[in-house]
Amino acid sequence: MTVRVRFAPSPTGYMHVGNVRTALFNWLFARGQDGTFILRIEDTDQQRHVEEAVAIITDGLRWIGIDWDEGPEIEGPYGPYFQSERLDLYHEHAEALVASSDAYLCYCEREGVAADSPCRCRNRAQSDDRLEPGLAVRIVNPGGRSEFDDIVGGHLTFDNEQFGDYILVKSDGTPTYNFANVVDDHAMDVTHVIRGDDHVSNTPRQLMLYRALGYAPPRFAHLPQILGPDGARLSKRHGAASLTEYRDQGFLPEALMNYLALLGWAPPGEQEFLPAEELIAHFRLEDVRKSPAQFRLEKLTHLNAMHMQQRSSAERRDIALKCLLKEQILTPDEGEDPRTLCRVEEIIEALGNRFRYGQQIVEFGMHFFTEGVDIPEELASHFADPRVREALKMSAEAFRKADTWTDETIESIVREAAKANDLKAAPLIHALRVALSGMTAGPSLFSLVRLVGQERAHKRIHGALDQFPSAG
RNA sequence: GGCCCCAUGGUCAAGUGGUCAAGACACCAGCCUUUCAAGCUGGAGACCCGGGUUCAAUCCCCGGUGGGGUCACCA
Repeated sequence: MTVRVRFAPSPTGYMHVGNVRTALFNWLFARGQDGTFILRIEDTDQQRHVEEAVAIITDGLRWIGIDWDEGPEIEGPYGPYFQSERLDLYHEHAEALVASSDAYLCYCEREGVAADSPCRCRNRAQSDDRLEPGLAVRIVNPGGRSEFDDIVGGHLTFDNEQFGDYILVKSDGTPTYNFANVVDDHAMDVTHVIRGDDHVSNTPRQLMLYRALGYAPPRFAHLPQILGPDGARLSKRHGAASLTEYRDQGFLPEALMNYLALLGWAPPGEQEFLPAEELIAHFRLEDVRKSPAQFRLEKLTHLNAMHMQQRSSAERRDIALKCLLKEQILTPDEGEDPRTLCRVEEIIEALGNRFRYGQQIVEFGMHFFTEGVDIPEELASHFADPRVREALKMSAEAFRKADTWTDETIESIVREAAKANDLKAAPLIHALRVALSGMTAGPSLFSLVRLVGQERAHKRIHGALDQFPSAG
């Protein structure tokens, strides 16, 4: 039997990275087994069909590089892939269950069931095999125990009693998660249910249903949770729990995929930098850890930097460009201008491996796009030495008059200016860096000068000299 | 609280009834360099606690503690 797995998100309007990780593990498993990866939208509770919320899911998956074999947009032999379009199926199953006395209509007050005493109103049930609008349908809890072998969690057993006669169909006629899930997973021939471990206690409930329906249950694999840096379950509260935020910050999809794969799973060997193909080749569900893992931005950033170096300079330029446009540092028109593209590419090149993710073009390169530059007061000491000041002035003039403008000519100008003032190159270089960029760290000084440009370099040097008049 | 699960450095994470208990990120130091990164070299840092089983437990068993999940007509 060929492997069929599904990722079944509900369209909430955003993609939590924990869900992305779940999708990823499903996908890695399916691809590694030559199986089928299904995308199914669980929108039974949705008042309206939220087109946009579905797009957030499909766009997100596509962006990170997860493709689906069946589901929205491409459809497939087991459709439709929206639960809201499968209501008849659930209705049929509910009727069959009622007819076979495995479920019954509930006449209780809607909120009348205390949490600590599972509802048992079946004595009031009627042996009616028709569903009635306005009445919920409950399962007849068979009691006993449910047990199963979870691929990651091992052998698990539960006392069924604790789940009561839980609801299968709400009084508005829509199915609950546990019901729709079982019906669909069976109808879609799903062989492995891989989901977050917040679903473990739903599994025994679903097992009762499989039994009542006479269906063979799939294998289950419950993935451990992803925690935030503070050890609590990753949530919006942690700032960046949404896929879109990473994309907007200029992180690379392959890096995020790589990192997410490392949360709860480790490849054999010592290499952690892995492209999708490698991930697929090595991934095994039985190697997934049971304990939750903390999401750490530093490691994602590190992996991102490594993946970034695999990208061409044009690609890196485009990533930077996107952030510059988003921050409105460049106008859309400028973003189209070939000269701008060329310039951004040069800046990225000068930044080298300092450019670890998109947004860093703003952190490190903002000043390349402004006329002037702000220099923090605490950097005044760089301009205290009169010899440095003199060398700065000489450099400024030479920069303005230079006939050729390359790193080499700039370097010789700087070194000569230092020498002429009986200085080592270092203090002049530091002062120049501060004067031109307002920062003490950055790319090669000579590239920095080149990219700032002849006129602007001259102007900024004098600006700095004016801002920090000699002490006397 | 009931039920379920988890527990190796700060974090991710290998691993074994007998090993100096891998590796990665982060951290510290040195080298390199015009700075910061990167790179190279070196360093610090861990088997939650208590009982058992055993010649021997990080590893097996029990208990405790701590953490997480779940107890809906949400998914």
